[in-house]
Amino acid sequence: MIKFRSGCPIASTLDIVGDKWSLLIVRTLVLGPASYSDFLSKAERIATNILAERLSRLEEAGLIRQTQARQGSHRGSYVLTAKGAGLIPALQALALWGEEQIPGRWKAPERFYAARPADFEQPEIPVS
Amino acid sequence: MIKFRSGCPIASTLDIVGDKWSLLIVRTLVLGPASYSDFLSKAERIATNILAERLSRLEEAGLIRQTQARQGSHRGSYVLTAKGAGLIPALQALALWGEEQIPGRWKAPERFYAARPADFEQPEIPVS
DNA sequence: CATTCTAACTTGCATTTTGCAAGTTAGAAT
DNA sequence: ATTCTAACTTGCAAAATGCAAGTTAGAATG
Repeated sequence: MIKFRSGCPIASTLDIVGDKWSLLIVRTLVLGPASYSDFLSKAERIATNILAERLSRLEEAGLIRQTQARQGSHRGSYVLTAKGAGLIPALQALALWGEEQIPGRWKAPERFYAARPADFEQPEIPVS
Repeated sequence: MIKFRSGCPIASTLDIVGDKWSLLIVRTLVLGPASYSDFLSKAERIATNILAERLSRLEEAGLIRQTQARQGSHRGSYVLTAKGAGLIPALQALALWGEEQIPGRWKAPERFYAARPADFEQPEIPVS
């Protein structure tokens, strides 16, 4: 159970994803599904214990989920839920600030800025 | 000197303001100047040592500055610089997510969503 | 001008979070 | 049946955060 510092929507959002790693996990998933080892191979070098703990917390918070591993591969990949995808505009704003204000940063790929929360909506299951 | 985890603009932005408190300090300043004790009286109850350290780091990073205390009041208030104000869109996106996705949050005041980075540009000093 | 008051910090130490290295497990490949 | 590897878990060290109390410098009071 998350303890909120106040009723402020910003403070509360940060109480969910405001640790050192959660938003970077979400960032990776904006560009598509990723496995445990995909996250480990990112440039920021997250530790394995932290990654495992963050993945389970983000799953519990409903921001990410695991896809069914079809026909026995090791395990499923992680993907964003609609709730997690709701953070895309915030990530895009943070990326823009970093590119503009911090010298020498990479430019985020066009696909990242083109991503929209609506791209991650669950497909409706057609009625009959 | 800040150590960046990677060249990623999001990761790097979080290396500057991604701790537990910095973005809440910036949030407060979006609505206007604030003194040390103004920050202390906010609902989230930041500890005094943390506040002092964050204010000096944010000042050093160029995101906030102290206004000149005219004719001896205790000390000047803190205000956002243009660089700090560049984070306003990210804060607005985080606030919106919190209001939409977390039950029972406060609604941020209209003035908060109306704020624009351009409102915090330094006035030009006219040439002669 | 001496004393009191208070905003703005600083210090010391406890607690929590993060990081590192090594170990474990379960299914896949040989 | 054995080996391999992705996906974790565990134990401990280091860093960040939190708490309570103390300090300081200018402002107000008498």
